[in-house]
Amino acid sequence: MRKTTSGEIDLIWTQPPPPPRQRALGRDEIVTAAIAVADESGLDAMTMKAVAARLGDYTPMALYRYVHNKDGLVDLMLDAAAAEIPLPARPGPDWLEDLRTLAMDSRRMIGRHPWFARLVHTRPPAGPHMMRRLEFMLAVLVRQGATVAAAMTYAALIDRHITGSGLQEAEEARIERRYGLDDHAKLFAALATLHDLAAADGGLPHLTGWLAQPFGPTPEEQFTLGLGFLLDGIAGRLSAHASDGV
Amino acid sequence: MRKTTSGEIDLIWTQPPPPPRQRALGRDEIVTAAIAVADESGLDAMTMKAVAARLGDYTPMALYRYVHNKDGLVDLMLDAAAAEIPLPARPGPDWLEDLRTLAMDSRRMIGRHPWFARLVHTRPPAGPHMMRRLEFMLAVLVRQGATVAAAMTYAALIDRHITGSGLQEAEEARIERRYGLDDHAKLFAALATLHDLAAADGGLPHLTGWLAQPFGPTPEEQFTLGLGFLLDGIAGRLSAHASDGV
DNA sequence: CTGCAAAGTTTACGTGATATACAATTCATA
DNA sequence: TATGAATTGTATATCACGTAAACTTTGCAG
Repeated sequence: MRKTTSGEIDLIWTQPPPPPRQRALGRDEIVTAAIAVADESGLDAMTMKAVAARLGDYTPMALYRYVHNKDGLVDLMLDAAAAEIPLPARPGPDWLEDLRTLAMDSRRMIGRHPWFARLVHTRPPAGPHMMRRLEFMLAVLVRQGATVAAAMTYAALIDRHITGSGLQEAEEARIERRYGLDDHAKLFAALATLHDLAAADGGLPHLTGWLAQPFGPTPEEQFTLGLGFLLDGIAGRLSAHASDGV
Repeated sequence: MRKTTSGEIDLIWTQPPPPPRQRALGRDEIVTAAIAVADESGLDAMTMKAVAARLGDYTPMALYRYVHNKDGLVDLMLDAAAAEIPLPARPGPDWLEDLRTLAMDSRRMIGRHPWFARLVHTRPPAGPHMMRRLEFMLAVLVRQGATVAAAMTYAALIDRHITGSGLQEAEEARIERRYGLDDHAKLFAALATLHDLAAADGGLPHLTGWLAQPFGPTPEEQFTLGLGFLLDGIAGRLSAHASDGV
């Protein structure tokens, strides 16, 4: 950055020799840094300044030569995240297993990058890795007899479930973080507040009861359950059509 | 507002008598105005300034006496929107119909207030109307034999589907708006760009094919389909448990 | 009337994105 | 190896937001 805070005296001797900035910045480095910042500190902390700082001694403006604007950077982040989802080269023998595995892997990626779920709905899925992933789902479904249009619908349903889960879990994590990650006590207090609110209403017996003992299936179990419902439904449709054709 | 742009001379005579601001602002008026702004111009346009302006001749700071801060205003907006969803006093005879109707009504509300889906995941559902709506779903499900914990899970699955649909449709609408709402030509061009991108990859036959003829079920049909899958799955679970008990 | 509480406004500050102009560095080439 | 052009990064400035603090205006109660 080497910015001289106006007013300070900046003798050469007070500064160690600047590290020889050998090969320049690049898109990949910037995207990686942005992802790291967003992972660690949340989307709101991912400012151009924070990303630049993470890359070393840079000003925010240094990034603009490589990424047009922040929106472009976000596009790149999304596709980089999508690239982390392992993708078989071709559909395997068990199509349900293909879809289930893809869904679980996608979910894991979102677990690593919670911001993904919040950003993916703000732009078309035009990145190459996003497209390849969608193509895989389409291929799997079409091979089972779905039209491409139907396959798009089914894929959208599954993805909706994945990102919806991600959003919800990210929210819970953020709330936990905000009310003090140090201690379960704070979190408990927040739940108690909700409980009292519900109890005060008087007409919310079930909700109040649950808030008093807020336990149930783990998020992963909930996810798997919902995924199963959707896959069952899709399978039903496909077999119905298949027998139609016979 | 009556702000004097610094430098201008502001003789009383140059200004018409200010409209006699009789009964003050209030939370409800502010929330209504905020919702109107967000509905018409999108979430990003919903700034404190825009809301104040919509209410008449006010400065942004005028709102702060009533809503603490913008986040509080958002909380109020969410619950006001939730209040628009009609809610039967008690579960009816057909529990599936109850859930389906609630889901469709919720979906319609989100259609009117697309920002809802984007905001609802950023905070706990602590508003009274949100809570009452959730309580209704729980009541319906518990009455069918679900535990409260299971009912929470099922309700979350349904809501995820509702807001997920809302997000996706809002995105499509926003894209259409951004690339010129005037004309189908612009939208078509955007799709053509996507199509070319996909075609350029070479390995995306299904996606490319669909982009060449991007038709399929309407969003509403997609929604109903997915909702059906989920309700079928839930019904299956409930009846399985019921027969367990026998 | 008078004086105080409530309602609104002014001003100011911090942060963020980003346009524009500039400086420094690197590299190719003569 | 010298030199000028291209590349890379910085400085500076602007604009929009949210919001704190202090101030002014308004309207009603005594």
